[in-house]
Amino acid sequence: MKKLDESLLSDMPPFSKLSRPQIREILDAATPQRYEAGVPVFSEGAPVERFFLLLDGHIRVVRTTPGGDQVIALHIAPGQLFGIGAALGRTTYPATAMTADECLALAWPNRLWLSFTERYDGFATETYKVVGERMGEMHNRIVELATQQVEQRVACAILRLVNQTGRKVDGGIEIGLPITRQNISDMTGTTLHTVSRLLSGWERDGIVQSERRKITVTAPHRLVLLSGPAA
Amino acid sequence: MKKLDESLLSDMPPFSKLSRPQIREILDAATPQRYEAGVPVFSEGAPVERFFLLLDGHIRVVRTTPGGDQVIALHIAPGQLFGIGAALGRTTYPATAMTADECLALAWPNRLWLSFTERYDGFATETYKVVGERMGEMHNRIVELATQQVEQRVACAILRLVNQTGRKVDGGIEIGLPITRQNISDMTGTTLHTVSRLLSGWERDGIVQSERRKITVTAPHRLVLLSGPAA
DNA sequence: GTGGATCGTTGTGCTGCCGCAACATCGGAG
DNA sequence: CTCCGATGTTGCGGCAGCACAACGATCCAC
Repeated sequence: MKKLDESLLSDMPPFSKLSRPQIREILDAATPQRYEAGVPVFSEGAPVERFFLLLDGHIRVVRTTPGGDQVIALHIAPGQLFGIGAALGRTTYPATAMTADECLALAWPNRLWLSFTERYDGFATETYKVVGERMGEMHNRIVELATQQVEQRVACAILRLVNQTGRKVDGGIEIGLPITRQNISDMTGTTLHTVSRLLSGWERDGIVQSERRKITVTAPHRLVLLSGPAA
Repeated sequence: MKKLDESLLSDMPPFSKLSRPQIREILDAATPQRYEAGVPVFSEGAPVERFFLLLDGHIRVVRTTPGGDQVIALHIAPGQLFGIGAALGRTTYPATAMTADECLALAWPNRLWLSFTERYDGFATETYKVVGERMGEMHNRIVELATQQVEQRVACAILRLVNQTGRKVDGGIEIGLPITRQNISDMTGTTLHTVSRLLSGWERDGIVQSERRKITVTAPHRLVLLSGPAA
């Protein structure tokens, strides 16, 4: 296995305050993992044994209801820790982490969590900051689901994806991971039919441009308008 | 000001592993506060300056949308820490904390957070556990809002209140804080009209019994049935 | 007691969104 | 090349729940 380079981690928030030798130690303790698209990294209810850092690719955090409905709680972008149930005293994962595309991640056994937080100053603070941000994001989703119409929710979801994974291409900004209408409906609590209709409409209006499993936003500002109150 | 007794804290999770002298120190650093019903303890967007422990009463964590809609994210019961933005690296409160009834709380300035976590073993772990639980609860709410019908959501909300604040009285279990139809609609993302209709129906069916600002569940098992899938 | 604010109930009409259904298109496996 | 599963589109009917509206009940301040 080829050695991982320290520069991999030095730009990432949880590690940015650490010295090179410290990063070296952390890297040496990690197990690199490759996952193909559409496979679970860990599953809801499974015992929490490891925590992860996503190096490349995108992860969907998914929950499945007894009734079989799927809800996508959030997306993980490269550079973020995930599966950090250990930090919150959990013994089982609260949700399933599914790869959206091909992913590369580092994994550490849970027992290292404690020593990381003790040994590396700033590590705990930085990761709890991430937890705080994710909580804020979930909070936003709740407000969104509780108060907004479907059209606004879908617009919000797409804007969020654009912000998190957007790539500038000519003619607009493209969402950086493969995404289906079904996926979007799972994010917004609606049906793929309604999403399809909305996107068709927006495409007619020149706001988005979409192909199979790909969406490009051509007029972000107009999408922002749609995401707000109907007024 | 009369001295607070150590037994106040000794049963509460974040402090349960501490010795009496340690609890004494913590208590001596605290400012006790009394709030009447319906007032904000802190407001969304305000700078995070203190964190709190609720001794008595109930707190609603509320978010208000630009459009004026209110959403109640969660309730805080006695014995729980709240306003712990400091632990998550936040500089402003993400939501407003509103008293639901008369409340008694202890407050500490933010700068003590760090020394608490350093000095008192188990304090950080226990509080992050609470964070984890709250996150799980929010996650549940998202799934609920995204997949369930209004009737099921309202049933869920009431069951949650019963679990968190329920008091056994003859004829059923009473929700331990004053609550209006409007409050429930703010928790479930619906209108007070719909909640009123549902409760009227349930009262006819003998599932609940309600007065002004008070709800008593007389047949919890039937409510559980309603909260599940329509099947 | 009186007035006003808060809280609750109930009826009516409308509509946004879902459920169902049928079909088009794409891409990979063999 | 063919078949099949995954994905996307579109039409249509129905209904859950919202908006609007009007009224009743309860509590508090003065």
